Amino acid sequence: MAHWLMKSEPDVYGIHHLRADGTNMWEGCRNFVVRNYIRDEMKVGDRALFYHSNVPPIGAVGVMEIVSEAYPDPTQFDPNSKYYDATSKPEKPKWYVRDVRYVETFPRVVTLAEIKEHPVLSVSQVGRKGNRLSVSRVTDEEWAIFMELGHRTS
DNA sequence: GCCAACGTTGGC
DNA sequence: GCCAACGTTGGC
Repeated sequence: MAHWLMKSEPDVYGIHHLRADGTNMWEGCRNFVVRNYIRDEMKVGDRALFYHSNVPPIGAVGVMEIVSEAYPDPTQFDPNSKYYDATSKPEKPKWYVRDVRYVETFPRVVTLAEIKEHPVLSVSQVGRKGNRLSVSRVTDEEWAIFMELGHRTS
């Protein structure tokens, strides 16, 4: 089973929204690397860190699970959506989504500052300087560290 | 609000 | 196919 980290701005869609919704579509990816992760590489049952970007405290705040196969992102065909893409045609969609299910909110945030200081997490995909991908890979080793830090109670 | 990083677009 | 210009992301 692979692991992922998925970014969202908490005032747009935060983990509290997913907790309330239970399951939701992860919409709006408009980057080809991320599209390929979502469409081709994720598997049902994979788990992902929910990461809050832009608004402090920035960092990994909880866990969700991938619960659907990839399907075309409906917002790309909706002229009223901010994610509308006039260059994408229904017979050949450019952008895909997965449904995700809420699993848990960490007792504490694993902050970006902590990620950058950590010998292992600092060289992870999300920890590297200049990484702007909204979805990134998390190795098994990194995942275990995130779980430990997110549940630390000392 | 600024700016570094980097993806995308479009001229050639 | 190259690359400059531009737009976006996201940390600070």
